[in-house]
Amino acid sequence: MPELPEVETVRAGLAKHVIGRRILTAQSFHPRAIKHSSIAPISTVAGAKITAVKRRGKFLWFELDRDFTLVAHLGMSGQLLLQSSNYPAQAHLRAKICLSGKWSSGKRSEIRFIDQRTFGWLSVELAKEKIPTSVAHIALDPFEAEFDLKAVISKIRVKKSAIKPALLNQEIISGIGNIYADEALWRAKIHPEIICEELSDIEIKKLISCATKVMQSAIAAGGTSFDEQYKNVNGESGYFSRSLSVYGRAGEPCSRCRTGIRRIAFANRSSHFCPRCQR
DNA sequence: CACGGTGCCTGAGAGC
DNA sequence: TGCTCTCAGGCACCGT
Repeated sequence: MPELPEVETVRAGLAKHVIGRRILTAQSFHPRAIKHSSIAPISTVAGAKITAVKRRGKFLWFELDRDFTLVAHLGMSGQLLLQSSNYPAQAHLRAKICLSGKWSSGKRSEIRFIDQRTFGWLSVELAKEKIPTSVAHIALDPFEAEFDLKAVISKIRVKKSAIKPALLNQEIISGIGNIYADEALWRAKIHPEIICEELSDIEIKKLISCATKVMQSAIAAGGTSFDEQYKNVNGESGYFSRSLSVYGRAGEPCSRCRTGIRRIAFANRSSHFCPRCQR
């Protein structure tokens, strides 16, 4: 499930290969692959040169030598693979973008958007101050230079909701999904259902610091993958899942206190936590 | 306004 | 064996 570290791994992999290349053709194969709010069909990007690959939270976009950008969101199961144009089409191939230049094999390369559950999308968008329309309402992620820790703390501390939904709220801090939320809460020793208002500034600061660190480690490991649902641009899985402390470990002993990890369902999600460490 | 709940979607795996 | 059911969770949207 792509969260910030997985999207960053994909972004970095793409950047290495596609910057400076021109898009020859672009086409979609599924009605949901292109977002409804896209200002133009995907084929519009043909002819544009890719000048940068950017990311904020879980949103990724290609800056082009045009007045529009190409935005991508991987949703639950989206993948962006860099492949040779003669490689057979895989199941769930939703769109492809053929690039200029050739590989050493003499074949063209293309970016393939593959998405089993079709919650991901591509979109052609205008950008205001370099931020695409669909990303405008998304908060900065903790890896951005302008990330304002104090502002995030003051937003969270007045909320009347549980802390976990606040951590998942992409308009407060972006990039954190269910896996890294559970991991950050465990590291900070905070119960997922505690109300934001009841936390001190110090505790919230600690929590954000833990979230940042766990995502930093996951980026270094190439992301988390449990199954076929997350791959980097070369089709490889990350290996951070073995470093997870609570997510997917219900019943296993907490690595700090040996108490069994509990799994509860709330806010339409599963939460994993240590009932002893996280009061 | 803030928040909680629901819909979208597919395939793996469980249970019968 | 093969059917049906549940679960996974990204974001947008709706109702309270």
